Amino acid sequence: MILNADTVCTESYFIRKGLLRTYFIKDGKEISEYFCGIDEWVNSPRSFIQRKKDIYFIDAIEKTEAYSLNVNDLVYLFDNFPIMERYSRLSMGSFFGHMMERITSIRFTTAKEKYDHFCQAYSHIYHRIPLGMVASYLGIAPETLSRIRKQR
Amino acid sequence: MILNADTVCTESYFIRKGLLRTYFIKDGKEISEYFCGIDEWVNSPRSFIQRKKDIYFIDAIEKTEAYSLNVNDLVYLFDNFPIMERYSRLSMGSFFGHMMERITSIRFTTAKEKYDHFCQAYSHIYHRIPLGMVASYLGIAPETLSRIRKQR
DNA sequence: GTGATTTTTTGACTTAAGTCAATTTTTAAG
DNA sequence: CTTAAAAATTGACTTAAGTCAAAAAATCAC
Repeated sequence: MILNADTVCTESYFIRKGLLRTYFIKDGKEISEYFCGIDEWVNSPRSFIQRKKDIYFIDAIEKTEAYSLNVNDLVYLFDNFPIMERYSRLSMGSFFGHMMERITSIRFTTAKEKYDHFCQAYSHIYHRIPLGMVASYLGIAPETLSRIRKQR
Repeated sequence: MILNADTVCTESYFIRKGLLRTYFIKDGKEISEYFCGIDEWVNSPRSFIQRKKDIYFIDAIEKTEAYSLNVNDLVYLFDNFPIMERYSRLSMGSFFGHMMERITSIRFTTAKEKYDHFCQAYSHIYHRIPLGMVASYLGIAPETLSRIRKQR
């Protein structure tokens, strides 16, 4: 486990190797929020940015190696290199776009379309993620996902 | 119409009075993305931040008055007052949280729960929005929403 | 105000996906 | 390797919500 939800997220990780998952607990079940593979950043966004607890856990699904950037060091960069703050702001703009697309993808699609969309969005790693975790990510029952996979 | 999707969003509006809706077109139908009332900011986030076209339209649902902030003027503020860039970055952090919650709310709830959640989140304006627009916002059929409203 | 158009409501029917339970397969532990 | 535990699959059944069509209500244009 990389991050427990009862802790403030003070590190942002850049994955060198392996696979991580962010999730939270709802009605006693783990609900996947997103997955991260090689060359991607992972943290608990609201916790990291606002330095307060949030509901998200981060776990390694595979043996993983990652660089770690402490929030204080990042703030140092922001303080001393204004371009960093601008870069961060622009990156968030594109991240918004992805989230808005995800919202759309969730709202108006069948379970099969959700899974297809997932396989595209996570084309490099989707086959390494256990079925149950994918199902909770998509908000569908694991049985349903199993049936979708069967018919292809 | 405040913003057409074939145009880059160069203004961010702060609503003085009235009601606006952001939406996009999918399969020939208007799908509501969000609603904004008094004392709220509205723009097309990715378009505004990255100065490129996006899919969102913005319309007034009621006769509306709003202040307008041009993106160039905002950049002037960013350039001359570093605190502004930081403020913007932190605000986005909290906005992320709201979007993540909305994703959760969409993934694991019945149509009725979605509507209840909507009425809470938009408690100040929900009663002024036509049924069809609410239905497309929630990703449910207008007939379903009509039936949900009936049984309360 | 009157007629036309759009929106909402209602009913009947269909379907996608959930639930529950049992079985099989996979993974982990000793 | 063997056993135990967890995860995935399969089948039978249920249900929430979608679709289609028609009627009623609300809105708009003249």
